[in-house]
Amino acid sequence: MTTRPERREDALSRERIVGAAVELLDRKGEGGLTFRALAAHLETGPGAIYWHVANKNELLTAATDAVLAPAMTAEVTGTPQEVVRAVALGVFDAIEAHPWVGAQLSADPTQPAVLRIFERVGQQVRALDVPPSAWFTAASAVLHFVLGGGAQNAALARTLRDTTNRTDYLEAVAAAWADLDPDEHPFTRAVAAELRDHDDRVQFLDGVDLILAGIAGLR
Amino acid sequence: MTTRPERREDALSRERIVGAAVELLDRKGEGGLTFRALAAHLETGPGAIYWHVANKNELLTAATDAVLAPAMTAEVTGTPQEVVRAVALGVFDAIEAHPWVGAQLSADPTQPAVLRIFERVGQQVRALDVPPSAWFTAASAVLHFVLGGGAQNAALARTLRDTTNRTDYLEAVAAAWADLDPDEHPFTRAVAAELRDHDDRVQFLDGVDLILAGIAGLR
DNA sequence: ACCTGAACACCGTTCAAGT
DNA sequence: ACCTGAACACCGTTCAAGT
Repeated sequence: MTTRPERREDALSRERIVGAAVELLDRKGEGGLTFRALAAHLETGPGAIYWHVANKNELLTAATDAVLAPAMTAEVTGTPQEVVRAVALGVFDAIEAHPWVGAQLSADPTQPAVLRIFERVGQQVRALDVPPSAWFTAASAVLHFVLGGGAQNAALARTLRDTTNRTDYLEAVAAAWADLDPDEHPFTRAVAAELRDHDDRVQFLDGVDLILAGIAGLR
Repeated sequence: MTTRPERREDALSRERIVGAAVELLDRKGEGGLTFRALAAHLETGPGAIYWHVANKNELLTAATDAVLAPAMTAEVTGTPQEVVRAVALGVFDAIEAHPWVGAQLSADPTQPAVLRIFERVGQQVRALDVPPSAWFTAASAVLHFVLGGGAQNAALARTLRDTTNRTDYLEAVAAAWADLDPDEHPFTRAVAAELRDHDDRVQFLDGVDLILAGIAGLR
């Protein structure tokens, strides 16, 4: 029997690198992830990272999956509708906690994190007695809504993080909307007041329900 | 009466800069828009651009609106459902013609191009006899789906542009899906065959119809 | 008022050289 | 096998100086 060499505590590894990347992204935003900053944080040179990770894109993809995987593998029980709501909310919350995930999920439809969401949603679509010919469309519709809504919310969250007062900012946007040309933007004007005190989370879930209602009609 | 100074044909202006930016983005992709490349194209120094445009972000926002505005101001007649479909398709086609628009629309919910889409969709929601309390949710749902689906499609289009053969690439992804672990990804596996010969455009419109069906249920 | 272009403070990525 | 860090080829943005 051979003894394995003692692994240094602080040895570099893909996991440690990805973990540090997530930390950096969370603390400093998308602009904060730099091979130099990452290397400094891990106490190496920038070149060392390239031994474990091909490039920045791969690093971002891995960081996104690391952040999303827990929510997408959690066991949820309930009706298919309830599970879809839970999955959607899991994505929403992950994006709210890590705003950089919002843009990243929209950047590549073939990345593992997107596949996880698609799969979870698709399984529920199948459980809803949707005819097989509509499976793809139904699952894609939910996916697109979740990623689109998540990205919009993340962008807003990023702006809000830089703003001292959240209510003040939403107030300002609502005021701008209310000030729009009635001939050009009648709807947005009419809806401006609702922006002031709307709950993103509730509205997001209402949107999910809307699509679920549409899917129910496919039976 | 004073004579205005003769305006030089090649004088710099916001419009010329934005036009050149669109051209550069279309020809070279998101990475191709550089203040240096833009300046070279306009036969000036990079600093000159900053007299007309605050920064790169503002330039991207303006370029996005320039590309989307025509489709969003076009007159469309028909039922509210038909108009929503036309608007959604207008966004889809704009993104397909200018893939960089996909990511840009998801980057900032307050940008003018997004407001245009929201307004057009909202007006139709109102025409559909949706109760006022659901206006915001219904319009947002369509918006999120359109932006989410558009971004996904743009990302795919970007990958496909770098690939020699479109069918080969989709074939490869479909094969990868079909090879997934049946225990982890049963749905994606089951649906892999459909990816091979699905029509993005048709599927996108089917998704719009799904949401419209959900909205109809709000009455 | 508008343009010029050098300069500043950064980037991602590579690669010879080390251990 | 894995790490180091200097070097390459870039960026966005600023700003004194020009017209």
